[in-house]
Amino acid sequence: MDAQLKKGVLDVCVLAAIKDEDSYGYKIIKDLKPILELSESTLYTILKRLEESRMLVVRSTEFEGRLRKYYHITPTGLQRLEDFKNEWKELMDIYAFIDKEDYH
Amino acid sequence: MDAQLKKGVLDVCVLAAIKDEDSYGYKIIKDLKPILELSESTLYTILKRLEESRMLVVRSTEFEGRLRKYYHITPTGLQRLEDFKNEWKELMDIYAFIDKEDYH
DNA sequence: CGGTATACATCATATTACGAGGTATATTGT
DNA sequence: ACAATATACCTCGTAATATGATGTATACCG
Repeated sequence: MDAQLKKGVLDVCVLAAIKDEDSYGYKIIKDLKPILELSESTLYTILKRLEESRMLVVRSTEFEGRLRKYYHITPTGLQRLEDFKNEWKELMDIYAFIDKEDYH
Repeated sequence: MDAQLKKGVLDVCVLAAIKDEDSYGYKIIKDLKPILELSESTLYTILKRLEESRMLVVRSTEFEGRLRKYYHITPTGLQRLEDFKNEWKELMDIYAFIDKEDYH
């Protein structure tokens, strides 16, 4: 998939991945794999950004000797998901423009 | 509209804007305005990039004393539009993931 | 004659995705 | 016992990109 197109949905995908249930980095990547490939370096960058913008909060735990950081979505993050759905409508209009056939 | 989301469609929008009929910078901006706002600096950057990647070719003309550069889409550019339609299908799957409601 | 529209262009900056590399433990295969 | 793989985190440098600010020049309208 085109890199640029991907960028617009990456943040939101990560939020969607933790929306129903808290999750952690490694799991998020695996959960998203079927629909969207993203590297670890990309994910951790995104997670940090989402934390800074208060879309999620972090809770560090220890699980079987390894560190595990659980991410939990905030109301701000949920709002971001809602906003995205509206942006999606605009995007549909743009697509209609791109896709429109000329009947000449 | 979210900047990131926009990025993925900018190039394709410009290609779509010249698909049926050759056009020039100033006109492209006005034509796209109803569906997508973009500044001149952004457009000229995009046009240059699209030219470098052979998606379009340029023909400079003089129109009423002013320089006017007409952009014409190439087969490569048309192919890019086709590829985008396939990418759009992937994007629809991603949206389905983001939008999915949890019935608990 | 001043403002607005037309029409091009460049530069600096901020944001971003990602590969490459690093650390450390647990599990599985041979 | 040892190697490989999976799990799980992190940082740094780089390349690509959108955009505001700025500049140049002509045409038209009041």
